[in-house]
Amino acid sequence: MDPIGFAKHDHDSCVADAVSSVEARCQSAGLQFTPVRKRVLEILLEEHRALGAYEILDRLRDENLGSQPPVAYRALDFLTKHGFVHKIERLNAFIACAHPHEVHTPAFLICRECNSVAEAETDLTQGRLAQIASATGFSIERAILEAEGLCPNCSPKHEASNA
Amino acid sequence: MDPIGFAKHDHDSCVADAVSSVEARCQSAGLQFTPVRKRVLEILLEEHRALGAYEILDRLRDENLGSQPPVAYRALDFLTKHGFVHKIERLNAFIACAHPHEVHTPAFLICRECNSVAEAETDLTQGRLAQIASATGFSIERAILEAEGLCPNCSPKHEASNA
DNA sequence: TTGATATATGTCATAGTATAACATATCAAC
DNA sequence: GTTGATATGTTATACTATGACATATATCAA
Repeated sequence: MDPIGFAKHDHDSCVADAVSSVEARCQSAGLQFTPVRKRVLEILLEEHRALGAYEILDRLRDENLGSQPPVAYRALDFLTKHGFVHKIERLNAFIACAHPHEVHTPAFLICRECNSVAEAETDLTQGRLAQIASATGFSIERAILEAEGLCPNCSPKHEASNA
Repeated sequence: MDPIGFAKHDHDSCVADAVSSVEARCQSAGLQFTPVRKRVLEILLEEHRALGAYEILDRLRDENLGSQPPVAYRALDFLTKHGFVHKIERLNAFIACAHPHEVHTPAFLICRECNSVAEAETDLTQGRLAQIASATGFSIERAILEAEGLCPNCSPKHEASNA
């Protein structure tokens, strides 16, 4: 339940594990995990940060996997629809899900300095918002929670060592 | 502390009150509440829903208050910067603040059927996200909380009466 | 009142994000 | 192998947002 994103980790295996996991879930759900979709997921996992659709498209173009915007957007639609990738609305960008094994409502910590993004878990059914929603008769289906600030690496303590 | 937005209320006075309140706050803070800025706020208050920048620009154009995108965006920048208006990232749209008297972190309930938006209050310092942030050394400065679902008026109970 | 500075507006141009529409290809089931 | 559903290729366009620079207005000091 750590908010993956600011700490070091074994990145190669993290990418491989995530791809395998998604592959398996597509298999069992009867979803087509096509080359473009797989490659887009890999790109996002390798970067481990939020990428714009056109950045992703540039990569696909270099690899002859597509050159027009719909190619990237369709793959991203598929991946986000099934929860393998999340969209960061604040940045108009996309990031691979850091917790692909569980259904969840993600929350993001976005560093305004280095643009790194950490994903944490939340529980919609708790908290003030849920109380207010149920009190007014609003039924929440999805939620976006994005916090902006300074990550540990960009906080003043670290800045001092650069000055 | 009710989530204004789905309930009936005295709309004329709500608009007038909000404009007066913003006017007073600009006065005391030495901010220029210019005609375009005031009109944009009024438009948002009158509609009482989220409007896109270009919808607002259309209104301004009709009233000869400006015809180019920067006119609308500058007014919206001013209003959002000072908390008189909020941006709904999910919709790329803007809505007048429903609680202009207090500094706050807004949370929004967005109806996917009728696009109405209700604003509620949250407290960033409580909850899971704050715990995770402090545990990882991330300092939250701002946050976006947008929930999507069905408002009371669009929930199945009401739909039945239309069928 | 004038001049200096900061702030706001008018306008043109362009950048960045996203989707509609339709033809073609591939997959999955019968 | 035909059929129907799903996915891709491609063109065009819509929607969202900002850079840049000239002009105007406000604020404040002398």
